[in-house]
Amino acid sequence: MAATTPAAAPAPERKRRNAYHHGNLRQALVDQAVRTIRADGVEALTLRDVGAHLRVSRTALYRHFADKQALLVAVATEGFRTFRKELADAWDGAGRGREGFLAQGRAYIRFATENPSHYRVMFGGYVAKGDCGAELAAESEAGFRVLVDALVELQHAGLVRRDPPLELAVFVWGAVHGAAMLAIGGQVVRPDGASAAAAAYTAERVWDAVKAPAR
Amino acid sequence: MAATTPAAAPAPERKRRNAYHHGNLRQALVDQAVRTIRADGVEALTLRDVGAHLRVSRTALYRHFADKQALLVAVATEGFRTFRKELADAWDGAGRGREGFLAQGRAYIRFATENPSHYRVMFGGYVAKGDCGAELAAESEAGFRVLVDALVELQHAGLVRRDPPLELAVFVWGAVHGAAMLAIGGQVVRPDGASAAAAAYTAERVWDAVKAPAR
DNA sequence: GCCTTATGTTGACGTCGTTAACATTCGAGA
DNA sequence: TCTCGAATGTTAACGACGTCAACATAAGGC
Repeated sequence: MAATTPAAAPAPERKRRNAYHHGNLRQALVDQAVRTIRADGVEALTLRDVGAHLRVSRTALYRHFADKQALLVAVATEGFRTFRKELADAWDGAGRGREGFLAQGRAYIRFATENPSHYRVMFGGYVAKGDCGAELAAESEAGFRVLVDALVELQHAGLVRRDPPLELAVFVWGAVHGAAMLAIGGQVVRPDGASAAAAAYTAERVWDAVKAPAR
Repeated sequence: MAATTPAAAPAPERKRRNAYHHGNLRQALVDQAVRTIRADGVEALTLRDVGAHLRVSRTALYRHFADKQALLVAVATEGFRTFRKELADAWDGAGRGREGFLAQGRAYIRFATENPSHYRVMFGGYVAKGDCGAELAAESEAGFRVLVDALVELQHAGLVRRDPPLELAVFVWGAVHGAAMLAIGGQVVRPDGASAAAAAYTAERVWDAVKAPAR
């Protein structure tokens, strides 16, 4: 199942209290934005369209978000939440060793290929650096920390070279991030179903890059 | 010197034949677009603004480009041209061995950090996959080929593992691409001047990932 | 029950990319 | 050299977009 699918697409106004007040418009706006982004990409996201799908005026959004940018930040934040969960699950579920590391890498690329537009909102520079808000920064940071912690643990087990963990983590992140971007960017054409194998290959190469050198 | 700086920014209408016809508007449009993108980013690029800077009406552009997208494609194509040249120079200039490979990796990341907005136009998904036109596809392909050829040569020298070169090249490209994106995306904060060292570190890790395993 | 506040709507503005209709200049062929 | 089609540039306008100001309606504590 795709990672960031909002819960109830077909019946978004279930909890509407009456014809005027919506009840939980903020979350509904984020969900609808995610839906549109999934279907047609970020550049197709329109505040007017979001409003129309929710049977709400085009400016109702401004009671919950400062501007369009803020809506995108919320989308990215939600993406980072499920993203981090999938990484942590892969790491824990595969034994927190070499296999866990490989599983985490595959999970990363799988998330990106299954949620390409969403991934692009998170990493494509649509949300500016500085003004992104504390919540997104925290959530993004937490995802990165999953990787750093895993590397430190692998270092302690003697499996990964003893470079500064942050430097190591930035490299690993960059490597899978780049593979993910290429995979979803159309830059690399791949037969259907081959993306999982490519992800596995990437993870193995990254492992070779960071594993402790033979003594 | 920055890679993609157009030649004559201060005197763009040198060759203007008269007040009406410009003479070489197409190239001037691309140059001005590059200038704006460098200064303020892609999202700040406006056809009206491009025209104004060139003392030309806002729709003159449509005699040379189908739409804004086509202008961006031209920008990306020009970027790919100098990009490939820098990669090839680095590879040739450093001995076409392990050192050449590392130099190529550093040159890649240097190009991105020195031309961040331009790099984003090339790889950030602003130019769609299918409709990009044959010229951009060829230029992008040529850049990739520099890397593939280098890897094949290194394989023949016994320095790089004998995996399928394309698979290998996609991994390498993705790894440096990801490092470049993180470096220019503000996702990773770095003290000034540390980016060169980080690029060198990335290149070394990638080398460890692809070098021939010890027998 | 009233009144403050939160929430949603309507109307409007300025900017954007794009198109259509028109103007000017270039250059090849007589 | 003159002419006329083709290339190139301009003006006016349109619809879509994000956003703001003014107004309408509902919710909930006193």
